[in-house]
Amino acid sequence: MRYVDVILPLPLDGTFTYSVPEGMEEKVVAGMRVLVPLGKSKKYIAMVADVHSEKPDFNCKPIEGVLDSYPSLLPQQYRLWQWISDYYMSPLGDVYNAAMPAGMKSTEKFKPKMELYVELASSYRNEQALHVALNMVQRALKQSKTLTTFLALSHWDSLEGDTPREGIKKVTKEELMNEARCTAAVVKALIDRGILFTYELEVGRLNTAGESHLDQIKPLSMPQQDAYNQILMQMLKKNVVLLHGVTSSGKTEIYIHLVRKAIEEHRQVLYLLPEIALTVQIMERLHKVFGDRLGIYHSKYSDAERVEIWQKQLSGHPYDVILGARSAVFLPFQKLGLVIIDEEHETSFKQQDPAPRYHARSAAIVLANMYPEAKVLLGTATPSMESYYNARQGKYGLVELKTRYKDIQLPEIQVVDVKDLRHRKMMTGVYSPVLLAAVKEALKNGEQAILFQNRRGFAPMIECKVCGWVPKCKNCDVSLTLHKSINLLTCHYCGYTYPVPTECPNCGSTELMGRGIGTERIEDQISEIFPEARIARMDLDTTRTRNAYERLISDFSSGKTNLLIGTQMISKGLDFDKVSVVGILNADSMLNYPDFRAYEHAFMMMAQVSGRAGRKGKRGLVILQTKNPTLPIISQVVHNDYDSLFKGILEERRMFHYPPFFHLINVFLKHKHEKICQQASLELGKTLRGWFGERVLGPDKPAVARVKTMNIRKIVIKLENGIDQKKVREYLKYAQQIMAKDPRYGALQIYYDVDPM
DNA sequence: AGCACGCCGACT
DNA sequence: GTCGGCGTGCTC
Repeated sequence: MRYVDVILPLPLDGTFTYSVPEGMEEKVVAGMRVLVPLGKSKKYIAMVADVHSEKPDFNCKPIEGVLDSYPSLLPQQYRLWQWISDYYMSPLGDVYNAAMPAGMKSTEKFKPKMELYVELASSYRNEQALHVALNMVQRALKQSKTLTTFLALSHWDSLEGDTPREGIKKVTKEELMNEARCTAAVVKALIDRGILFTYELEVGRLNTAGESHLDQIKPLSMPQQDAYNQILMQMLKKNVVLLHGVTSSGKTEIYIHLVRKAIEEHRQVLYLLPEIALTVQIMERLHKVFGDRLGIYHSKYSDAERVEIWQKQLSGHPYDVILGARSAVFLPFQKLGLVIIDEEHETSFKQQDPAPRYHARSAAIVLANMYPEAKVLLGTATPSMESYYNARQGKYGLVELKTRYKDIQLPEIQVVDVKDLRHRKMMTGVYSPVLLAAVKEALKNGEQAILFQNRRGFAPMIECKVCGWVPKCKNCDVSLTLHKSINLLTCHYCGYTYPVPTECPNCGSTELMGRGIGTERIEDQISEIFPEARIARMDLDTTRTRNAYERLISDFSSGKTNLLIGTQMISKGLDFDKVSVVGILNADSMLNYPDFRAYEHAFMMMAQVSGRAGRKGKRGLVILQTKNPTLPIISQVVHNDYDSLFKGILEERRMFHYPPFFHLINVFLKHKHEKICQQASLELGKTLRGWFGERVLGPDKPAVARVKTMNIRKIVIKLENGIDQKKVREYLKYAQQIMAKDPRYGALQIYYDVDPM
């Protein structure tokens, strides 16, 4: 008897064993999907991890079917799943769920996309009959025109006599209606007369319209060529190379040359970008060069499209290049040769909430190691502390590119002391005179301006002016955010919405005021100050859909709008060439975080945003508003002095036991009742401290200690480099088992965030 | 995750 | 007396 160990798409660790009925034994191998029953009535599509003959000591059910004729999961992909599950302490079932498009795991059969075609009825497929048909519709003008259009489109009109179907082009109903400028009713009339009929054909969802004319790859400038050569040299010795290139140094062009080289060597490329930087701009640029060898894979693509890309990667004609967001690391690659991780410092490469909480950069490096000679290139203007440290230590290769492309100068950064100006009563709201003057000047000259406001810490709330009451979510421990456009209060954690109260439930006062400055409010104020400006706002609320996001960018690119107000998402990978002024409204909001990465993030954010300013022939201007102009970080931003920032932060990190000298693991405990949660966390903390001593911090209440009516506690573990992390994870799992057995802690959830951001 | 099983409050 | 609330535990 044969058995299969399978992974279920459920948050369960480990595998389940099923027997393989006779007749199916030959058909099933590891990596295939099988249909299995679970419990009384459910069925799941499970992934076969192993096939063997060991009879388990429990009654196992038989599998009900094999869904693949060849594996959907290659051995390298499965090894990546195992690594992620192990390193990030996430159930394998969660990894399966995150990795595969839903369409490959759902019992409803994947529905192929169909298209409706029209065709000439067989009885009219000769010259004489056609004349009869044309006579029939002679007096119906639209039908007559539609029929002749059809004959032209399908090339029936150029054929003589009773011809076979060769040379006939398939025509879709839509195509015909467009071409003949007629409605569906006209086509239907022709069908009803028996002249035409329709049929359905399956079509791919992928954009297969191969570019007929591909753009030539631009030659590299001298500094770019130099960096390119250095990267190749470094890759002879190191598997991972960090490219540290200032903003607008033309890193993308270097990537394109590296991709071309990999393709010439018949190897595939995975090109990862943070979700937010995956704009039409970059997609079009790569598409122009690589045409239909390029596949795009990210969350705004429909699931059906993702299924098709997955299957294409398994086929005999896979894409050579995949451009995608973090989940693209899970795609099957048959012969991966190069991984490019652009904007490698971006923390969004780390998946935050549902498990698996994996970092795509680490996962991609692990993945590359599974293919012979595959290399990884990390690119950024502001390296993460971890990567820069690894490069300095010699673990990664390091290539620096300090010249901006085509001599575009780095912008001039002017620091404005908001505190002083406020004392002298010279501020208009949150805007300094310098900023307003610079924006005015830019608009007057037909140039563009960007105003940047970090959203975090500045959520617009409502507050009672009399008693200070602030509306809070009933499920979560957070104050509610005001969304003026829909006039609702919403909770950013559970999504629950509330009507905006007209009076304070605490004291009855009707003086409820908005507090804090969000982008929405800035938009209001700025449109009053500059009524002539064409303002666009870009933040989470205005970019819900792929189209909205793309429209905002293309409108600003084309000059349809000229003043862009936005959160951090405006800082990512967008190249606008008419922006002469960038205003950073409040640098301090980024620095006042109880987070060890606050300074690093603030620097990166400001450096990236500043990089949007300036264009060929004119130096850009950045107005940086802060209450603390003397802080070292401000001068580091002004001088783009990454090295001194790095040194300063590194010293702190070493002293306070943070990455890159220490690895962090956050342990979270969740329970409905606060008391139980508290008690359990104290006990787990005590157990862990007994093993790991001073490496254990907490438990503490996290910043948001209650989410969706569940109470949360957090324990932080700091592990010095060189410690046996595998052992540590085993101990953690053991402690979790002990807690799970304790009857006092029923329904207690424990989960982890390894290398948290 | 879902779903069955099971043990306590307000109802025909 | 029962219907149904959700808390607990299992699924090969």
